[in-house]
Amino acid sequence: MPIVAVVALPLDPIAEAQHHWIERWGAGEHMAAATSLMRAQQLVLAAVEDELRPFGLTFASYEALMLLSFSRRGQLPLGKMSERLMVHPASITNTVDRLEERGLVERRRDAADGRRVLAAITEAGRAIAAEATEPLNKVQFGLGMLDEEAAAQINAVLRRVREGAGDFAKDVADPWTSK
Amino acid sequence: MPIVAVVALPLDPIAEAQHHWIERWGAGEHMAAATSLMRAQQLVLAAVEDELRPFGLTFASYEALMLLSFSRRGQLPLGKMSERLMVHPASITNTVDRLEERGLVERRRDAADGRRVLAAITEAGRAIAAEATEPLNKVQFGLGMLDEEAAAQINAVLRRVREGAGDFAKDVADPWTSK
DNA sequence: CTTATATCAGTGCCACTGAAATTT
DNA sequence: CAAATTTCAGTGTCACTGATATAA
Repeated sequence: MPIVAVVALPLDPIAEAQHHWIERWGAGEHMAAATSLMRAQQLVLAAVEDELRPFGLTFASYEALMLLSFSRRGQLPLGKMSERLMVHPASITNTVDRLEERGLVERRRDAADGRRVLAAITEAGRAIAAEATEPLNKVQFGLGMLDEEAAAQINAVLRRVREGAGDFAKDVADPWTSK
Repeated sequence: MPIVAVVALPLDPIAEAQHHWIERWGAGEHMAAATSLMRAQQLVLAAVEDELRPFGLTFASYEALMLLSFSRRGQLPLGKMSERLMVHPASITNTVDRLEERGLVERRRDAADGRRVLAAITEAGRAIAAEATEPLNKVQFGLGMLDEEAAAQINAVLRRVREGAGDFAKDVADPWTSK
């Protein structure tokens, strides 16, 4: 049993911070978890956007395209997209602007409610969404270092976080399929 | 046992997306984990920044202050800060600019290596860092819905993610204490 | 001279605020 | 009339690129 192993352990900045926290405030698990979340998100986002860049998509625009492609009619009011993607209404306008310029979605007026504007995915939009998904599945969305069980574990524990922070739909209508 | 419970279950957009994924591509656990990571990070960041706003701090500037306050001499070269916080060198310049304007850090030239600029935390900086940490600990960094065990579980599984993506220090020197 | 470090100027994406326009 | 939906203009933070200045 070589003692070298102890010295050769790679240094974890978050574990270091956690030690300081425990010394000063007696607890550090939640701080470490929050910081880990920030860091891991940054790494995964970078990996995902590396794959999306060749398609001229950001993660935000990719998410918008996938949301539309999964919707029953391939179209949703901008307000619904704003809710589901948890982005500011002004941001959705901007995202749809750029997708529309490239012909990946088109705006339609909602016949049932003239205040609403629908974003509808085009054939070109469906094509690029399908194409871009391939490399993402291949690199497992930047989580290739995890087996299915570990990924499922992340889902389970983060579901509690999202639930506790009100990420779930409050209405009964299916957001992914309703018009 | 009311059957209403089944209908009343709040809808999880990510679980919905996972179903679509499995239908189309046969797997969806990693996609769901990556998406959960994005969403949970967004929620936790918002909760943390709500607490920091009264102090005029963003999470980025708070992290920079804490990094300096934990360092042995209370000062670090900007390049080291850039590495440890995983932010672009130009961004660290910007962050230190704003902290310096408020008198929370000050720039010093490194006597040992004139190319380097040290950011040193001031007494005012230490004071505001300590003050701002109080409400963060109180709301448990936005993770108050989790017990210690769940927080530790997040740390454990996300450590694998960060490790796999190269988040750990490659050198042997202690980043939190070295000058 | 080459390399390393930090800064600066400029671009782009995104979040947000407040106001306006349109429709219900 | 009030409320809902979207858009627009403007601000601020941040990430990145490319160029520059300074020092090792």
